[in-house]
Amino acid sequence: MRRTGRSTIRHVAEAAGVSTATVSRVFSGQRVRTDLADRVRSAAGELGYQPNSTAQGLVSGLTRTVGLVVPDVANPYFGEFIQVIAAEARRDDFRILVAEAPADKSNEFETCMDLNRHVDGVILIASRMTDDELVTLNSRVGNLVSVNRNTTELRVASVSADAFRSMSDLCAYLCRLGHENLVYLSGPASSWQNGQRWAAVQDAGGRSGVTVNWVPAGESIEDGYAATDAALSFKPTALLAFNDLLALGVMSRLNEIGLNIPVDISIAGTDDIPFARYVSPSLTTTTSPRSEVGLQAWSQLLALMAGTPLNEEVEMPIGKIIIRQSTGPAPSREPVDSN
Amino acid sequence: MRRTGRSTIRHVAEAAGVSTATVSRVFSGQRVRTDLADRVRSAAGELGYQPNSTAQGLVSGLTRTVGLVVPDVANPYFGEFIQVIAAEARRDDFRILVAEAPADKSNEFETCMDLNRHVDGVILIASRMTDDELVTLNSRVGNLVSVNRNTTELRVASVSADAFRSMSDLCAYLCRLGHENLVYLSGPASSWQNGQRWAAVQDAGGRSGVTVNWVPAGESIEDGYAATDAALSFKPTALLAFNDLLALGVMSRLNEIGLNIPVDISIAGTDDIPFARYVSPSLTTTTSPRSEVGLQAWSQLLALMAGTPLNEEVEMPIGKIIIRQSTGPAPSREPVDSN
DNA sequence: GTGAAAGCGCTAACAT
DNA sequence: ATGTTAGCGCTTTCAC
Repeated sequence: MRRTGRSTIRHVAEAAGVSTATVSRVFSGQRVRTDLADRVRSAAGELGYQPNSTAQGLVSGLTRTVGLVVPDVANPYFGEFIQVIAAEARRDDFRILVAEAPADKSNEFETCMDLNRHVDGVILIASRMTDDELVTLNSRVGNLVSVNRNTTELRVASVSADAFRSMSDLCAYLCRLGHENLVYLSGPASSWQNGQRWAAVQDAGGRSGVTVNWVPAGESIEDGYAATDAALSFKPTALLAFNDLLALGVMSRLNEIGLNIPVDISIAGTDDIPFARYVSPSLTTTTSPRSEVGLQAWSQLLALMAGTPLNEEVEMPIGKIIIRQSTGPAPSREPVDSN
Repeated sequence: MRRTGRSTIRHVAEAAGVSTATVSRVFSGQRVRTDLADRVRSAAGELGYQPNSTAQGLVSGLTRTVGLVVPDVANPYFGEFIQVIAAEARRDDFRILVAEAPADKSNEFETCMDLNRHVDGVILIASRMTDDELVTLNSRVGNLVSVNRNTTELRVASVSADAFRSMSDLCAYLCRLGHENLVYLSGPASSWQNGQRWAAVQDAGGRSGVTVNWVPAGESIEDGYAATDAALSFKPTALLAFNDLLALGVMSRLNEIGLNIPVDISIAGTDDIPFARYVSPSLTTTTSPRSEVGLQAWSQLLALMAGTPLNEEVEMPIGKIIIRQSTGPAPSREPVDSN
């Protein structure tokens, strides 16, 4: 299993009657007498020569590739993250090695260690690793940045959207609508954002006297669908979901039961995936500033790779709440009953 | 910008008092005296040594990385493809370089050529390249397999779901429900599957005397939403979409207009993305046998990389139609009017 | 401006 | 079973 016999720099050098150094210089844009350069280029063209990036990598000590680790490739939310970062990377002539680390189903730490042998840096999106693992990983992986998991106190470079703030805004909005009994459908316990969001819900409860509860759900549509009945057992007037996927699953179940959204019950998600706007009723949610976060993550990684010491002060980009049709005033009398 | 001074095989060899060859043997699982092996392993452990994959790649002529080119990372349909192939690749100790080639917005050919310098093979998903480009690419890229675009007549390895067959089944089903005026919302003209699907619709029309028309749409939810009104101008009783995303966008618009699905009009998609089951009404669609196609694609690529000549006879995996609530009997009298 | 030669970290003959 | 050594394809001093 060897790569098929491509032509090497030596073939080009011989064909052009120059040294390999000259060929190398032509391809890296250094000054070379024009007639020589032309001969090199035409020889390279005929031979279909392309520099072997592995050899280049060996001497430069760089792969010009970074690893991207996400919990779920099929979640459009992460898909858009990949888009943003890959586009940015590409303009800097980097490529993206994508690896999936589904919660619990895989060893995220090992995945990263393996990836690390092949890349110049890694970006961890919404990592579910333990703090210890993350610290260890950071000491092994030269250039690591953690996205949507605040790890500054672990001295690991990171940039995250302000998940607490968005959820607080959402809660405040629901309170203004008269909701007094909220249930939060929780994401994975190991998710930092989940912690932030639930904290925000609790904070809103304490601040306003609103009853708040939570039920474990997960992060997929199926999970939302499955957790709905448990959530309803608290007789809430509004449901808050860890992410939009969950919320969509909840809406499906609510429809099935015959509950009218938002008349009987309100529901809101988080992330603003493209579907959110197009379901019926359209889903109230909060934007997650993917581009802003993605760009910051990339420039942090670039800085790390350039050897710049980690910048301690990073602003948390904040998402806006997007009010659509799935939320409305709390039902006037009794909390909803799913009989 | 150089990788930070990792320890090399030589450091380990010196620390363990053996030759570099022995260290190499220990790591590749060859027979080595146990006491030596132990010394090597502990030295490696202390030094945090990990073999440099670039150097390994240079000597083996392999990167153990393959490129995956998809039209849209944020489309869950492609996300699931990535999952299937990445999982398969991983068990064979390969990693996946993901690149996006959005229709028209990028030069897919150049993307592939660039990718090719870094990988041992590439899998092209739903490629929108021209035939010429594809043939050229195939001659440059050692190991290429094209997924969901049948290219056997171009002598390019490929595996595709039987898009014609699924769409035919869907049409037959709608005809049985009494539909006599169908509109197909078209995907990108450069998509092979789009051609197959539209051909199937036309075929069904010719076979049964049903009126069929098409409108250009695209491949995103937004595209479906935007194309709905044009589709309705044909007064169809049922709508067929290039993919589920489009169908979801259509449903959104239909709801907005106040049309009752499936009483006033039926709508079906293709791909069976997870959302399809959970929208209201749930979406009739056809499965796309991602796992089957993905697995076949991987094993074809593996065969190519091993130098096995390309197998001409490949079965097209076929998807099943999934009947849900978005389709029903044709309205008894007049075709729908969106007044 | 150009070439000769060393060497990036590793593996695979080839000796022993 | 282990060590020595010659490269893999490229870039980069260092002479010229």
